[in-house]
Amino acid sequence: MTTAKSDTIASQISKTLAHRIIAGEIEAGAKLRQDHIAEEFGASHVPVREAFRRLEAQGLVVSEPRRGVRVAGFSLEEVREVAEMRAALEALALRNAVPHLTKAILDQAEEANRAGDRAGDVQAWEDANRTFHRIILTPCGMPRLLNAIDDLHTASARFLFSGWRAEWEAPTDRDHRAILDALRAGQAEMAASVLARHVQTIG
Amino acid sequence: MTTAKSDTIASQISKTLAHRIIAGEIEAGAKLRQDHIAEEFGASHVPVREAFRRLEAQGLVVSEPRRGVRVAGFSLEEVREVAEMRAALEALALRNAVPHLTKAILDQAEEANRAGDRAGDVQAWEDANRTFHRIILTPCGMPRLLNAIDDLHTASARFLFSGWRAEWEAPTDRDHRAILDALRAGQAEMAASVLARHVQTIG
DNA sequence: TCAGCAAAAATTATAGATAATTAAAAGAAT
DNA sequence: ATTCTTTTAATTATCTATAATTTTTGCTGA
Repeated sequence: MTTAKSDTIASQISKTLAHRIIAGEIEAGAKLRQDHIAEEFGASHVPVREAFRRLEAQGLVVSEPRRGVRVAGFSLEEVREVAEMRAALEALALRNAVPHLTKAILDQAEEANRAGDRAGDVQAWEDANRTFHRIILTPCGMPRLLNAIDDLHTASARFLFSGWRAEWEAPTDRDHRAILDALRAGQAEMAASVLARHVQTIG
Repeated sequence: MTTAKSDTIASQISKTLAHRIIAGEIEAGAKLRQDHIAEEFGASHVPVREAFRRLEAQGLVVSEPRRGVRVAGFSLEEVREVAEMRAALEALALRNAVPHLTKAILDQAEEANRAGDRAGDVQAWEDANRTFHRIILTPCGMPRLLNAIDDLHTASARFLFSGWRAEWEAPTDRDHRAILDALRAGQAEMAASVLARHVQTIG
């Protein structure tokens, strides 16, 4: 994963930290010290602070005014909250995407779905899963909504990785198939409600 | 409006700028120069940059890597998008709040509603309006959801102020009343769907 | 032994200075 | 005149240094 070198340092740092938090490399509640991180990245702490603000916006860390930043916790409560938000917003996005869905797009989605079935580890499965959702939702053309969904998806992923790590095997995803079938049949509402339920079952 | 002096400078700046953007004092698309703003606040540009990151998260400005920050535009499209997101999320919040709603809370909400009817200008009405929504939604106990709603509400307010400024008079808010009635009658779903429709009619 | 206070260390937040990038302006060539 | 280049100015992003705050440590006294 080569980080685009045109990015600012702040953005590189925020991406790397986000990845670590999602992957569970830094445990929930752990303090993040700006100087230590700055040193690790060979940077000063100014871009680190900016990275913190972004992570805060994504809900991956919480920041208290002069007391530093720590990795956001995720209790069952919080995971459920994220799942419910995702369900509501993804259903909304899908309803708005439906008029713009073409056969080509649905075929792409199906391919992503197959990639998920073939996946050998959690990471690969999650990538395929996210791709699937993105493909069918992006055509809604609502950037703010898509951003919000993306952040929620990230939070979900965190949970996903924490849970199974070791004993994992690819679950053939019936829900995805059902959503595709409904979309192909032009049953938008059906697709949206399956999607909503599907997202919630994660929590 | 005395800004709490315990806040960091960055947070004070972000609040002030947010207020200006919402009030329409800075027009959509206008560039925000960090040095100029820093000078105005008698601060260095470091906290200004952090403020920018927060405003970015709220969707009030958009930032391009080395090309600065500008006030986010809000076309009809974008306003509609915000309205739909609010509808989805506020309905969700209300459904989760219902089990925790007490008569005392509903009375508070009614009072906020009356304050809105009495309001003499847009600002006062908007304050009351926001209070009303907050009172009935906060009991859901989902902090992330409430944050997201708050940001969306802010974006809506921006639209509100831009539109009417001059010719404005307090609309007695039937929807709010209908929501309260439904809640008092224990009809949660009814309340949620009225709320959703209510929020969307803004767009 | 433990609570409470004082000093020291660590950490956050901000300032001031520098490097790197982009936007603007001026001039040259068609 | 208009487009393209070159130079200049403005602006963003970063670094180093300093001030302010919080946390930790170590001591004192009950």
